[in-house]
Amino acid sequence: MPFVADPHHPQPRRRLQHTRRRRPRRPTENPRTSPLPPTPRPPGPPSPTPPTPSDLEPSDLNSDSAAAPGGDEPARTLKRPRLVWTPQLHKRFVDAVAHLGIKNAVPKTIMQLMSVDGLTRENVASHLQKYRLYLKRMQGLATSGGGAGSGPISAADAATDQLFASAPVPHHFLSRGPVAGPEPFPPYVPMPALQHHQQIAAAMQQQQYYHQRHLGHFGSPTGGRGFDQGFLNRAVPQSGMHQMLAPAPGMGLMQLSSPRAASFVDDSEPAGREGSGERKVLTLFPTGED
DNA sequence: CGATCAATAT
DNA sequence: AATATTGATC
Repeated sequence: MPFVADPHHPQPRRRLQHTRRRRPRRPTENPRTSPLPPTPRPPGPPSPTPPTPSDLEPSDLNSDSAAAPGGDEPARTLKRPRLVWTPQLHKRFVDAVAHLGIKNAVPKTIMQLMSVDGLTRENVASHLQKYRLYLKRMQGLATSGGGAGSGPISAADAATDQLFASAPVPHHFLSRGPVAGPEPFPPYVPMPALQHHQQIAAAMQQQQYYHQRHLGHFGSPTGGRGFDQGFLNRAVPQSGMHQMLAPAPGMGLMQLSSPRAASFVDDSEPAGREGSGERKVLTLFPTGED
């Protein structure tokens, strides 16, 4: 069966070994005092069955997919587009990290809690790395006392700050010392109606991010590395990408109903009202509409 | 062995 | 600049 399933081998990549000198990881330090709980899942029925809601089978063929490499299974071979971290996605990420606690927040766990279809551990790991740098930067600035010249913030940082700013960073994250206890589950209350101000502000920020034009998507991570699926690489209608005030059709995030996944966050979606009923899980699949 | 981390590549 | 990928370690 021509079913190729290799998430890590999208294509033959050549390893360009340059003068790679990796520094030994701090041998004298053992930051990992807590190995990782066996199954740090939140209280809830473990459903190994992935979200696979109803039709998680996009099976969508893009015309350009014909250019698949290798020549075998063009439409299914994995060539996932780069993941674009939208504010929503990032929010879920931050929430997951916050609920797990910095100490237990590792890629695999975060990914599981996020329950975003198509998200891989690698995606999370990469983002986590960057997020940590961001937190570190903030710590540095905060502890510096805010004196002038203590924090050289480059323009580049400003850009990243915006993305990260779209999601509130838990206060304790910035504090040093023993923080982030293994909280079972934060007393989060679903607030249907809160300050609209926040939502509006968030929406505005989002619009900025949607200027990127790629969205995309992948398959189901279930089972560790499953994958399969097709994705749709759709560009946002750029005809006059000036006003794109409408959330619409180009939205790459869709919510689907899932067993339990997002019970901890308020997925306020400022603009993404599909108007379809209940949905709880974020997915990177295309809405299939445009 | 698999997950994680930090460095590196694209 | 933002993600992906790699390589080494835990």
